Amino acid sequence: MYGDGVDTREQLIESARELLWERGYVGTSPKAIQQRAGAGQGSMYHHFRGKPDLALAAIRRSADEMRARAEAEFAGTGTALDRITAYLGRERAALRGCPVGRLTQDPDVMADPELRAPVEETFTRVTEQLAALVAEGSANGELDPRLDPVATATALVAVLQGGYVLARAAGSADVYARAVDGALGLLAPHVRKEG
Amino acid sequence: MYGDGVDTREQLIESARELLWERGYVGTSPKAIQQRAGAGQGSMYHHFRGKPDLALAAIRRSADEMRARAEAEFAGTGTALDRITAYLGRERAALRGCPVGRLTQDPDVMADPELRAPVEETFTRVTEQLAALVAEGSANGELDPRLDPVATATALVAVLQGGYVLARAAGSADVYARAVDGALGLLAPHVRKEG
DNA sequence: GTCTATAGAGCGATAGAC
DNA sequence: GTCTATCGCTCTATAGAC
Repeated sequence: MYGDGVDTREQLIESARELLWERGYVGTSPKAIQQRAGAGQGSMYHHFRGKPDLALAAIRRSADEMRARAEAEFAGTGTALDRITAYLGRERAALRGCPVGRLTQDPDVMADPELRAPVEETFTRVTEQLAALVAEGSANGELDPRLDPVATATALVAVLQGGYVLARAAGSADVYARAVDGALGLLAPHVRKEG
Repeated sequence: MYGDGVDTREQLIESARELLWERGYVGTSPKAIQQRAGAGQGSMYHHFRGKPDLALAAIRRSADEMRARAEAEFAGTGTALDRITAYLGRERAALRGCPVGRLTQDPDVMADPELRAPVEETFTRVTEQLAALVAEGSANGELDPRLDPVATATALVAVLQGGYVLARAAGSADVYARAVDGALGLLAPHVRKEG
């Protein structure tokens, strides 16, 4: 009685997320979202005030998802370095890019404070929490104590975001993996890689 | 006799470069380019076959410019580490993002092999040359010899590209500077920063 | 070489029937 | 809640005068 099983509103948000990821805000039309969702014009404008309103719901969900996943890894088991390594080394769809970082290149998203807020907050928090882990690793002797935790964490998050860029430029996910390897090599040169 | 002083074709390319940088390919219309260039519809379609053709000229120029600048810095004076540091630390318009890396997020650019080629080649060559500098620094004792040159160079280029992303997300160029600082700290922990 | 006029398609949104 | 019809606008491109 609550919802029809397959909720139309839900389908619209998920379709918007996919298209925002693939084509960005400017490249995504309401019509394209409706078609992917299997919904009509009327449905979309019943559930949402317009394109920005639907995009906001989609962006918030993607941002929340990204943050939650990072936080789970940061709070996992193992030493600080273990958890940093797990976060950096997690498998990602390199050629698709980051669904949140991508929005940073969308002029209309950045121009709208409401659309932009989830993006800003996500990266701020992930960086902060990673910095705390770097500080922990420095304190317990796993990492070089001369490292600045915040600057180091910022660089590490940047490697991931830049890794997506380079992978897409090269048309190869290998480049993303190489960037991560390079970052891990810089962070923990004393840890030998297998192979 | 060759050209009218202010060349219309030239104005169109430069206007396209600016708009591609600010709004991307999908977000840039031929009309907008014409208006910024102070040229009419007819002029643009006289000098170029259409939007993709003009974009190709603009993308090639931006890519060449980026490569030339990096190569000049790589070939500069000082030790390998000096030149790496100069390249990483060069002042960049962090909030504007990278005019070449940006194109990586444009589905229509990535889908067209001709438009995409200059982007791919630029990052490939910059990374290769930076890797050679890392190898040189490892060999002469400036850098940890355990570093993998290619992976390290990839990570460093990724820090720059990701730094743009994080700076735009935060709305602050400081974040870009922080990412670069973090990368330099990882690369050369023995070098103390002033401050 | 540049202009204006025009075209067909898609954009984002609204109206009103059901 | 969802549908179809319609709106005014912009998109990218072509035609043809000057």
